[in-house]
Amino acid sequence: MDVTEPVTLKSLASELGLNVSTVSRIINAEPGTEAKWASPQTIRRVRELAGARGYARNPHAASLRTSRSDLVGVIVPRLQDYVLATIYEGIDAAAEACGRMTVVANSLDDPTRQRLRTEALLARRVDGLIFGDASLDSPYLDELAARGVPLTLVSRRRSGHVSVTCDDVAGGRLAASHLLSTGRQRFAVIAGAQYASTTVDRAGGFLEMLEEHGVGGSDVDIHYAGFDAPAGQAAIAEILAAHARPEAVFAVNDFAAIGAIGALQALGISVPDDIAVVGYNDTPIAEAVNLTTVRSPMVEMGRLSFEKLLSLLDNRGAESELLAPELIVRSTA
Amino acid sequence: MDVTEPVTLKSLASELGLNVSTVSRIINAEPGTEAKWASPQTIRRVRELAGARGYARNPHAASLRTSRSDLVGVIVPRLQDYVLATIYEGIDAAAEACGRMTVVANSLDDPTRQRLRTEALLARRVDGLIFGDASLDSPYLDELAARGVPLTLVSRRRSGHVSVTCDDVAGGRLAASHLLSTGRQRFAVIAGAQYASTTVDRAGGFLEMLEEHGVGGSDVDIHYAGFDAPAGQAAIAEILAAHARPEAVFAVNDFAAIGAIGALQALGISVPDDIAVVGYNDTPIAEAVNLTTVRSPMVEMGRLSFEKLLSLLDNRGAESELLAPELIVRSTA
DNA sequence: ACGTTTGCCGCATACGTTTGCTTAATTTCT
DNA sequence: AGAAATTAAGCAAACGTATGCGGCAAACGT
Repeated sequence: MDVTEPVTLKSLASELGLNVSTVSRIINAEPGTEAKWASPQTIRRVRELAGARGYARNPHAASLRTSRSDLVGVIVPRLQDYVLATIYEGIDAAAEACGRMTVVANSLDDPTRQRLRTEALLARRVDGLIFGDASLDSPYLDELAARGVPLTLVSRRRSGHVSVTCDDVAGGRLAASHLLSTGRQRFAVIAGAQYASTTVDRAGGFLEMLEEHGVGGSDVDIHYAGFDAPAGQAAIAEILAAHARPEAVFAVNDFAAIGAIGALQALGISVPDDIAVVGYNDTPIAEAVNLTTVRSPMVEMGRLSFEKLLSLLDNRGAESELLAPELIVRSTA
Repeated sequence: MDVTEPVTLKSLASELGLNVSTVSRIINAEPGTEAKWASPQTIRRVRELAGARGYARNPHAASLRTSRSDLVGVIVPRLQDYVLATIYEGIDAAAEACGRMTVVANSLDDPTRQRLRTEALLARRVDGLIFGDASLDSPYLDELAARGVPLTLVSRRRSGHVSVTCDDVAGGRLAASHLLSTGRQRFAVIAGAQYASTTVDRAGGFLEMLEEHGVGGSDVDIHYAGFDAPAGQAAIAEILAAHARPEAVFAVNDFAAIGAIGALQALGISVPDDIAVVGYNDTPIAEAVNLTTVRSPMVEMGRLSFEKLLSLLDNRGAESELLAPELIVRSTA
């Protein structure tokens, strides 16, 4: 189409009668340091021409030279999951704010796929990685860290790595204490996958609080399902098949909670009169169906996990962080 | 950490006593053509060493040389939207299958942001772009195309561009004809943004079918809202404030439909007995709440939009495609 | 026997940046 | 006034890959 030849440092330089290096330094100088490299009027001339010609640095050439891509890879279980999509949005916003770009991939919580996609990102020379799918089981992340790959975790923690998570134990406790305060005594938990710290911590905090109030044993029925609506539906079937019908259900995920509510209503069981339901995350859908839930700061987690990674990349070190959850009482519990 | 020096074509070549070019050709040869470049045993030696040393092409260097990045940019309104996340998944799967990578960005349906993010992707030298946020208003896409940027559209169409969409007019007709068949006579439509072809086509098809059955005028009440649950809630408030209460509501989006259902139930209005509700897309949440909806082939749309782009990149041309929707009858209509 | 094809491979250059080192002119210091 | 320091640039070498072209054998054809 247009055969207009590319505008490069060289083309700018030759048009200005300058050397490439001078132009490069002027364009790349941190604001304030330009004066170190050229006279004010040269700086002006360069900037003007660059603007006029619409110069844009060739990132491939730059990366080749500097061996930094200004790219960070993000691995999530699945972007279809609203929670992870939102966390990713936080990450991407933070990256955008400092001129970097993110590349995201789904692992589907499959170790093989996680490894595959990660290696693909590394082959593309990302500077670092953020994992939203850390598993308590798999040692792959440890291996990566040992290889010297800069990485942080988000949403799920794993010991030995910098992570930014919601204080899920506290979140579980919030849910429990609310349900106890409404007089419920028999409980069921719809948990997610056992390899996820979110499952373990939320359910753990919940049980912990119950025990502190003398509730336990056969009065609490825990089911490991998935993180989506169908999983919630299925879990309800199992729960109701058990001996004692619970008075309240804690789902570690809003979508599972909504699936559960759907299943209950289909059976003519009233929520919250017969069975109360509490979810987790406070996604918009929770508000839409008036679900009582525990809010987790998703965007903030994403943002922070990126900043921590940046910190690692700059050799400034970083510490894990635990963000506070908040109970949002609506009409299902 | 490990100061192990990078494994490059050069390092492989020197270790093998070969020239870089030979190694390059062997490694990059299309399967089957290797024999053109070297003797069988040389090929074996190269491949073995490359494997042993874990050679991975430096994509920056390659891109610099070839001026192709094997990267495609994807712009969507918002990844938090399940529909777009799923479409993106289809795109990414297709890209992965042919060794390319995708970079995604949210435009939030804001023209300024769309332009900003697109230019950022172009600055990163993506080979082409897929837009999931095409607007019927904004001429930006036309401008891009005029600049010679290869692009395709997905989910939303715009004349003059290659797009892969659901046949939304047909989808709207399906919804209408189902509601008519259940005897409903007064309707409301919860539409999305007017600049989106999905809104226009779905609502348009719906109205078209109603008119063919002699329904129109004050018997159909159309509300332009958004694509999420809160928008559905808000729309219900407006709709019920109007003179005649409808017997059925068609929401052009499942999430809006669910918001609507939530709002109706909160008012003690029974679905579907008092008011029937039909959604669009058949997201998992629809199944969970037993929503009658129109299924659109999201993953397939994504996949195809990528293939079309690939086709354009290879100068093989491409045609727009319209995929068939399917009515999924559940219990809300 | 001599020219031609074929198989196998090396040479060299270019892609666009970044950055350590130099240089030439000008200013400042003593 | 002469030495030293500063200013304002230029030179050149990488970074790792892809690719047109050339070369040198050995095999082939007549």
